[in-house]
Amino acid sequence: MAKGEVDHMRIGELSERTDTPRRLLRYYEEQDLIRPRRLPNGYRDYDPRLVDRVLQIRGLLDAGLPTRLIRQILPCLDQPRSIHFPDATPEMLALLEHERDRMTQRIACLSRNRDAVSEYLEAVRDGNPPRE
Amino acid sequence: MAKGEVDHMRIGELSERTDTPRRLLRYYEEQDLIRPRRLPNGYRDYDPRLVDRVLQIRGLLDAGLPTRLIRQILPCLDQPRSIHFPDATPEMLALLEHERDRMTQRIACLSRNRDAVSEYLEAVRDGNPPRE
DNA sequence: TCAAACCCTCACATAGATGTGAAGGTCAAC
DNA sequence: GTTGACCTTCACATCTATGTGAGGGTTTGA
Repeated sequence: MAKGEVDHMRIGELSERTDTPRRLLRYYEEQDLIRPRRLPNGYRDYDPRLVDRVLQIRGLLDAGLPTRLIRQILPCLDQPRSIHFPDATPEMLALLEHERDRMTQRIACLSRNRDAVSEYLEAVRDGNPPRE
Repeated sequence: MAKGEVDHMRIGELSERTDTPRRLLRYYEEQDLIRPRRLPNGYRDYDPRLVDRVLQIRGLLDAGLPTRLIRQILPCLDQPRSIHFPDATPEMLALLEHERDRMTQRIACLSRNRDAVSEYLEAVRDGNPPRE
């Protein structure tokens, strides 16, 4: 515990903290979703902020977004947003708008279906009371 | 055009109406998501209500649900809901509740990220006005 | 009767996310 | 110094949703 660069972690700890197999952490790196540093011995060295980032990646993957798109939208999520738009080409912006709209569609579809499931469950609870 | 069973369609028409490859319509049948009748010559014969069903299936697949789960929740979506809960075992209900919760999580995750993308786009629009 | 446009089944291929394990280097503790 | 728990890369396997096409039957209309 010195003053400067404390608090980093290796792959095992990140894996535990995010409940994500090491294999996938390496895969996300290969897909350019995260860019860990390397220690002098070659071990990956993760900034603790990557915990949230990995959870976000997993959530998006779970929601059906492919890594290619996640790669595009991740820069939108960086904390000091003002710093990070170096080269926002019109094509990139159009792509982001399109993806935002598709996300809205997914949300609508999921909401509709989730509500239908909820209604179904309520109907069963009401019209089909447990026999105990 | 007789009196009784009009309005059915073969795979080509359903494919066009739902913008879904024939291959996938057969796949959804194989996965037991839809059950078309068969004409005497062996051709599949689809009820027009399957148009909506197929669109729903595609939406859910696109939202990251595997066919196995879609198969579970589809019965919840049938129109005369009161008719269709023949054997709602407690295990099935628990599974449905669990999946409903996971859908809620997905919705939350997607919403968060979509909002972040929106904010990013607005920030770019404001702080980075187009040079024309 | 022939062609075009449908339909069928079967089967192999692909792409993306993930599982699994081999072969081997590093490091801390005993 | 040896062991055990880490880490590395590489590579092959798996599962799911898809693409693609071969080989062949049916229906309709010229």
